Amino acid sequence: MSDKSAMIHFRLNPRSGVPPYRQLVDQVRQMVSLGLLRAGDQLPSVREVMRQITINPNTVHRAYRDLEAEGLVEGRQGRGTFVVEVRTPPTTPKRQAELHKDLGAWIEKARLAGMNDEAIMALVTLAVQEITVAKEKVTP
Amino acid sequence: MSDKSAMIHFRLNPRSGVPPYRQLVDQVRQMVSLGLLRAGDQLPSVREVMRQITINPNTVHRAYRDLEAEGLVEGRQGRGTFVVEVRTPPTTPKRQAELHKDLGAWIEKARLAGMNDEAIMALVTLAVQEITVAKEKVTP
Amino acid sequence: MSDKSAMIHFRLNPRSGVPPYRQLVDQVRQMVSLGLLRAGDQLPSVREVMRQITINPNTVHRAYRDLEAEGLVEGRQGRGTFVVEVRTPPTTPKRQAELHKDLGAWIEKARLAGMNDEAIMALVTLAVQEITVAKEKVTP
Amino acid sequence: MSDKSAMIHFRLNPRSGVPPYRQLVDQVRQMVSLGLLRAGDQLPSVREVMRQITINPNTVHRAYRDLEAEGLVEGRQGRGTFVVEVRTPPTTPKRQAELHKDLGAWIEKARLAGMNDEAIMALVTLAVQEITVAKEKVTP
DNA sequence: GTGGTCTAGACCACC
DNA sequence: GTGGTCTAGACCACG
Repeated sequence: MSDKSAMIHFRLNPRSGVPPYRQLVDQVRQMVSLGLLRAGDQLPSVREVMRQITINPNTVHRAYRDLEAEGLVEGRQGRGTFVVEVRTPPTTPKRQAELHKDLGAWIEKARLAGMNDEAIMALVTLAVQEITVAKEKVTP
Repeated sequence: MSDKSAMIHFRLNPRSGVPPYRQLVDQVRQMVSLGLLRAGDQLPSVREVMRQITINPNTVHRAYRDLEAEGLVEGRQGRGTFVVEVRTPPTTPKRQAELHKDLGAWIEKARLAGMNDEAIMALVTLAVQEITVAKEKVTP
Repeated sequence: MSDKSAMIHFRLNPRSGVPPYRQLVDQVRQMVSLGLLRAGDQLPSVREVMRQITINPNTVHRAYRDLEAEGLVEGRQGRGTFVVEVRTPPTTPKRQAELHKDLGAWIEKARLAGMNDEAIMALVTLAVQEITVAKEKVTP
Repeated sequence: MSDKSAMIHFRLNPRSGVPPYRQLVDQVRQMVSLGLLRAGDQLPSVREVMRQITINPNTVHRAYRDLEAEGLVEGRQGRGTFVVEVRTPPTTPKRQAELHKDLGAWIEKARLAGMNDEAIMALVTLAVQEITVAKEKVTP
């Protein structure tokens, strides 16, 4: 494993309707949330992201600035952008890996049942919304 | 159960970064995809949507126009907007309900493992991305 | 008094070394801090600021976005940018006016003593730094 | 009192938005303007500044270079950087000390009136701006 | 009309 | 090399 292998690699979905800068922000938040990015880890430089995906440097910068305002990362002049915050890991890596595997199995089952990706996404979204709504009722 | 009970109820998430008109479009697409909206079903009128959520009528119109251009719904002058297309149902309602239930159980398990909603969403997104990426490799 | 008379008018000092977007942010913060801008008050539109001072719309927008991230203002699509937060007024307007007047008198005295504006600013900065430093010792 | 006691001690405010090199320049200018640095006085060496604050030597060099270009200081090879110019002292040290004291009293009064540091700074900035604006009208 | 996003490209500050 | 700021101008979303 080289250093590079641990570095986040961004993906853009141009048809999602989500603005690119927001997709970058969301991806970093998710990685941190899952413990895949930890305090001290470096984000790829703006220029590196430009090489990975076709995107304007300002857009990347905008995303990094938003993350900084949020307190999740810190830009260090001339050195790079680094993860700052370490939220309490939501669960152990092992437990999380199991859950990940279980979810993969569920998805596989859904596909065998004839659901296409769009429908799977819709069902997932529905189920997740239900937990969000339930939560809103508890913590309005 | 009256007809109204089946009528789609829109929700807007102002913090998602997704433009409101797009959120409406996505929600209709998901409902159709899951068979929760079927050919002939009526979408709520613009005024009804305005009662449900704080939104400008033009924005609702825009969403319905996009759905019509997509061929998913059809505006009938003076009567309303109706679902046209019924894409092949991805699976039987019964099978789908089982999958829905299984997914709910998985989410419950994740929460018991100490994952918060944000982390659950991240894990789900990760898993779904994996199937999408896998699909891209098969059907480039 | 017309509506316009109450609207904030920005000034840029190109020789201060402070980036323009930051000068705008600071000016809004000061106005709010002094109670000259209150909850619900509207900031001039980006295009209006462009007319007031020679500045790029993106720069103004950047300033407004920063203020929004800070929770001080709120941008409402298609309507404008409005002050949100009402911090507890630091003192009564009357008391504040007196203090303002006293400070004006002090400045006048300093000028009569032969101090130029640069030196006055330096002395003020020194005195203010002293309170800031004192505060840091109390709340490190 | 040794020579060292009079030596300028730099401070950096990373949240001011002013670039570090500019903060150093401004601080030297202020000290000279107030007569706290006089012709022949030595500025701290680059290494000394690095001990005082976390800063890159290039940044200190840059600041000293700017001050030299301005004619305010002079770099003497192998010996250090020294203040050159003595602008006409704006007032007598005694008078200045009185004004400093008066200003300190004013600040104390403002704090007792319930103004926090932010609001005090805002009021000071406002008052100083007023004299600057007035001056511009006189000397355009 | 309003705010919001993106691209393109220049220039600066810092390490 | 890094991040940070600014200008210029297009285009979108919303009211």
